[in-house]
Amino acid sequence: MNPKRLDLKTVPSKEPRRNTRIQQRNRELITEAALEVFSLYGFRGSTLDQIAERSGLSKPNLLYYFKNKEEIHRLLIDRLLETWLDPLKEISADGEPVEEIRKYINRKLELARDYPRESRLFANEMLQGAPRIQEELHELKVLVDEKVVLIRDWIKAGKLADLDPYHLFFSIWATTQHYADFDAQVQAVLEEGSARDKRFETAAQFLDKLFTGGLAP
Amino acid sequence: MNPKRLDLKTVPSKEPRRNTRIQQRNRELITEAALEVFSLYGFRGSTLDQIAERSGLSKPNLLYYFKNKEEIHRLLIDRLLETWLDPLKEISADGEPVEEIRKYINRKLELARDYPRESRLFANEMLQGAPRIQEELHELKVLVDEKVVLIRDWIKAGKLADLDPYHLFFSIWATTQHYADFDAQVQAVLEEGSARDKRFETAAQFLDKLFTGGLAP
DNA sequence: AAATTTTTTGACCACTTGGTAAATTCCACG
DNA sequence: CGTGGAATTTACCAAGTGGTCAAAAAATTT
Repeated sequence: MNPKRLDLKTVPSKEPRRNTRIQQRNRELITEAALEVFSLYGFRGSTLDQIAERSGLSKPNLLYYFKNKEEIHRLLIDRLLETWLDPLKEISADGEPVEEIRKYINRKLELARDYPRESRLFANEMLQGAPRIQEELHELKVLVDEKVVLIRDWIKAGKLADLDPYHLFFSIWATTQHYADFDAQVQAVLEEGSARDKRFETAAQFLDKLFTGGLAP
Repeated sequence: MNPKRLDLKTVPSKEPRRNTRIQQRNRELITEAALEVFSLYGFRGSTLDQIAERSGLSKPNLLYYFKNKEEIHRLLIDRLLETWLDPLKEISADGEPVEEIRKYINRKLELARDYPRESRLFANEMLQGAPRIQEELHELKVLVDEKVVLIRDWIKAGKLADLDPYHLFFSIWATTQHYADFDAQVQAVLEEGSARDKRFETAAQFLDKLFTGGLAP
C-alpha cells in the first residue's frame, strides 16, 4: 500500500564508489595499525583509540571505514589464515618425504620471521580459546587430515620414522611460531646483540638438525 | 609544634593481624579467579569486575585485599615463575645426558598438563613483549646460561648430538607449552573425543621419539 | 556485653571505551 | 566554477573501567 514512487533517475544504480584511492589508503592504514595493536593486546585488550592514534585517523573516521571493532579484527584474522595455510597445502605427495617436511619447516619459520605480528595475532586468539575462529579451525583440520594420510603412507613405505603425524605438525608449529610469539623471551635469553636475522639463521639450522634426526627412518 | 600526645597504650605496635583464616581464604579465592581471567585475556583485557564476579567477592572487597589490579597480577606472575624454573634447576651434571634432557622434557610437559592457566598467563605476558617481567627474564637467563655450559660439556664429551643448547631449550619450551597455550587448536585438529590425559600421553611419546632421535650423538 | 578491630558493602567518581549523528570540509567531474 | 557525493571532524552518549570512601556488619578481644 502506497509504495514510494520509484523515480528511475534518482533511486537506482549509483552505489557509492568503493575503492577510491583514499579508501584503499585509509583501509590499509587502519589494518596496519590494528595488526600492530591487536597482535600485542588481543581483541579485548585493544582499543579503537589506540588503533586510531597509530593509524593517524580519528576514531569516528575509523568507523566510517569499518562497521565496528570486530570487523577490523575479522579482516585481519581472515587474511592471516590464508597466508598461514598456504605452506601446508604445498606439501607434495610427489616429493622426497624428509625433504618435503624440511621445506615445510623452513617456510613456516620464514613466516614467523617475516610476519611476527600475524603469528602473535593468531596466538592471542588461541589463548582465549579461539572463540572467533572455530569455523576456520575446521578448515585447518580438513587440510591437516589430508596431509596426515600422506604422511602415514610415507611411514608405511619406510620413508619416514614412525612418528604420530598430528603431533609432528604440532611440534613444527610450536617450534617455528615460538620465535615470533616468544620473541621477548628469546631475546632476553640470548641477549647477545645478535641481529634478528642471525637468530633466525641459527634457528633454521637447529630445527633442521633436530627434525632430520627425528624423521630419518 | 603541638604534637599529638603519644599515648603509649594506643599508638604503637598493634599492626593489623595478617593471615587470619578469612584473609587466607579470600586471597586464595581472588588469586584463583584472577588466574582464570588473566590467563585468558591478558592484563589489559581483564577487568576487576570479571575477577570479582568469578571470586564471588565484591570489587571494593577485592581492593581491600590487594592494592590494585597490578598487584594481583604480580603475585600470580611471581608464583608462576618459581614453579616454572624448578625443572630447569633439576637438570643434573651427574646424570646420563640424554636421560636428563628427556626427564626435563617430561617434567615440562607435566607442567603444561597440570598448570595450563599458568602457561597461558606466561604466554600472554610474552606476547605483549614481557613489559612486567624483564627482571625475572634475567634470572631465567642466568640459569639457562649455567645449563648451557653443562650441555656444551656433554656435547664435547660426545655424549650428545651437536645441537645449539639455547635453541634446544627453546624447542623444548615451545613444544611442551604448545599443548597448554594452543589447546584450542590441538583439540580442533584432533577432534576425536579423545580425553585430555590420552592426548598428553601421546604427546609425551611423540616428543620422546623426536628428541631422542635428534639428541643421540 | 561492651569495646575494638576486621571485613564487607553501597554510593560514588573521574576517566575510558565503543559507537552515533549531524555538521563540515574535501574533491572529482560536468 | 559549482554541485553532489566522499571524507572528516566535532560534539556527544551510555556503558564499562579502576579505584575511593565512609558507613555498616561481622568477628574478635576484653
